[in-house]
Amino acid sequence: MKLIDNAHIYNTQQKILIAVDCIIFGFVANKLKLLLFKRKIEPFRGDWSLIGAFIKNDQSIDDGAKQILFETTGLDNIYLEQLKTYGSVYRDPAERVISVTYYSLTSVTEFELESVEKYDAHWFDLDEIPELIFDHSVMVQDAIESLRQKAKHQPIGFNLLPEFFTIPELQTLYECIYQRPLDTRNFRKKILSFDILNKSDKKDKSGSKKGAFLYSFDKEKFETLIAKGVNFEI
Amino acid sequence: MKLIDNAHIYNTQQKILIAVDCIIFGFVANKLKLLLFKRKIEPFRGDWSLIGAFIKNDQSIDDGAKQILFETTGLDNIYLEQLKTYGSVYRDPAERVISVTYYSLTSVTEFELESVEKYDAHWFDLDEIPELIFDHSVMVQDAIESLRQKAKHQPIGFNLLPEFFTIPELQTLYECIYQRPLDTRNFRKKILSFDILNKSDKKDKSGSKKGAFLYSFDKEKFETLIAKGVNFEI
DNA sequence: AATAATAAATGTAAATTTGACACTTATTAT
DNA sequence: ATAATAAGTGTCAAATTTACATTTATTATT
Repeated sequence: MKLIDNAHIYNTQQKILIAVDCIIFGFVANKLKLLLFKRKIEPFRGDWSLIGAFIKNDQSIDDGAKQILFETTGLDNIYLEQLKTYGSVYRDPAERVISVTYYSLTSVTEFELESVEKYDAHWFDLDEIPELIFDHSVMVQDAIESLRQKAKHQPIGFNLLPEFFTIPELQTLYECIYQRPLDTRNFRKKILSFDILNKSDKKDKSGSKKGAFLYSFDKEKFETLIAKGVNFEI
Repeated sequence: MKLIDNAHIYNTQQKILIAVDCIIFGFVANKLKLLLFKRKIEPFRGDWSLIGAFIKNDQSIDDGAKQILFETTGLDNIYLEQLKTYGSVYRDPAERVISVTYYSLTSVTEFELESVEKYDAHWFDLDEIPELIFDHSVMVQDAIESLRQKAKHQPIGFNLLPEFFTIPELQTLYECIYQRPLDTRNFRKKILSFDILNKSDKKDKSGSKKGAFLYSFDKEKFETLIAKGVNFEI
């Protein structure tokens, strides 16, 4: 057993660039989608990639992720969580770049679905993701896997829906995430049994003549539930 | 919505150092422990800290973590997993350092428990962790939380035990991780129901006169179980 | 050789949760 | 008035989880 002495390294390390890359999931037209961009700089200008940027000198990596997300989507106060850091030596052939990925979950309106096209961005279905630059395809696959795992035990799904949503919408979202159909009665029974949703007296009639009641997620109720030690699992 | 142009940043970023820090968990004398080191370099020489190092120019961060772990514990082929990256601007007051944490799980023999002392290292009980440098205390708390979460659904616990272990040992480990007692009969029933352990014909008689049969974890059986879609949860 | 001591190993029944399954209801358009 | 549409609802069987106490194998002691 030998303890290395860091001192000689402290001042001899090469310049390494730190980037953040955001994996932006959205739920549009009852489908899970991923937002990708046409790269604007060399190398690989014009290829599809995640949106990312180098972090600034006076900026934490969390803040860097927030900023790039705000600048590309206009969205503030969005769900954002660090995922994993990628640090192979030659992942960017030009320079040594270490990339910290974040994923963000957002609800997307039809308007936003179209407006991104003007900025060389596009929402892709999860099963139609094109080839991406560098190791971005790996990042995306890791993120999808992580989303599927987390959705089971954390209430992250609600970030993909607007403030008010219907139970059938919520069910469709979980069916997209898990890629399997769920029973209507059992799903409704389970989600309502947690008592973490507030039912409004309004209905969304876009999907049927009868209309479905709108609900909202109650974060405080959720947190007291967790504090009680209840195992949240959908 | 505005897309930033990275080009001007590509060559103006300051020098940022990349470190890896390892959160080393061990299971000794039926207790969960954490391995900490007396820091050998300024700033904060002599204070307790995680073991870490800057990564080298030609080394991936994964390899950097492996190397520092090997050099400090002599252990190769040890369970190591990336946890989270810490990137506040002033987390190291001396320079801008971004740290990628890894946690490693290892089984510790009594011999190793004592021998580390010679190297200014010490195994601490999880509830007796001293104040640590920089943001290492936060890292440790995050790692403990992560360990508790992962243990529920991934077979990481076996990394904290030697190749052959008894069911009572395994139960004690899970009791340490979850910090609550488990029922002997139910625990045994559940763990054996997965059929991922191989029973040997040897007994460990150190804990009782009767002796407890030794088992080993069968990774292949575990993987076929997961492939079948079974929900592994302890 | 019998006995005491110790922790390992085992089974069952009640309670809870999950999973499968089909009809009624509210509303709009014809 | 009727047809059409998706929302909303209940029950029963099966599986899982939980709570709980005794027997067993072995060693040390007398």
